[in-house]
Amino acid sequence: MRGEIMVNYWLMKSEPHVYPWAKLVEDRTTHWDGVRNYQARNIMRDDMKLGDLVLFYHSNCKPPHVAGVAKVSKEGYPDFTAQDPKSKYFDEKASPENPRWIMVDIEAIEEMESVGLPELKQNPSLEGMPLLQRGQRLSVQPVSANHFAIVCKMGGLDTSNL
DNA sequence: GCCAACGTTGGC
DNA sequence: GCCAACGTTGGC
Repeated sequence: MRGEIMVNYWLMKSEPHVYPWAKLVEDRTTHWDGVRNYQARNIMRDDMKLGDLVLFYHSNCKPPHVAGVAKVSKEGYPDFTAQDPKSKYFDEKASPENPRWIMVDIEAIEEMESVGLPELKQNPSLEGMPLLQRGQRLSVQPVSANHFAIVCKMGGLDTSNL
């Protein structure tokens, strides 16, 4: 809880070989470019607010796991890589008038012991967590306050002062 | 590397 | 607006 300020919780996926948690810690903050899915974009554009907390998730590795906690340090703005012909994320339909794709900035705030997907699946109190739903591929997805606290605790992190 | 699940594209 | 083909994600 943080008084009158409403905080929402999210989970963001990154493949470790593309952008690992350790790199975010090193960089301290980064812009979350390359999201090319409308549902994920809409979440970043409409729902993610300054100070919201994020579970940083490593996908496509063994085992997939939550690696740390970040927070939103800048709200949605145009993903400029969409307008850069040299970028692998270039999208010819994106323009300054219609940027089409959106990103946020996030900042590393807490290390934690990594919590593997198998552990998450084994925890009955995480039932219903979007990440654990069959066929869930969204790279930016909501997490309930309760689930967020449970995952942090599994990683040895006390969320009471976040 | 396989493949299920899902999203996008484009012909009609 | 339907839907088949294709591409991507991501766990296994």
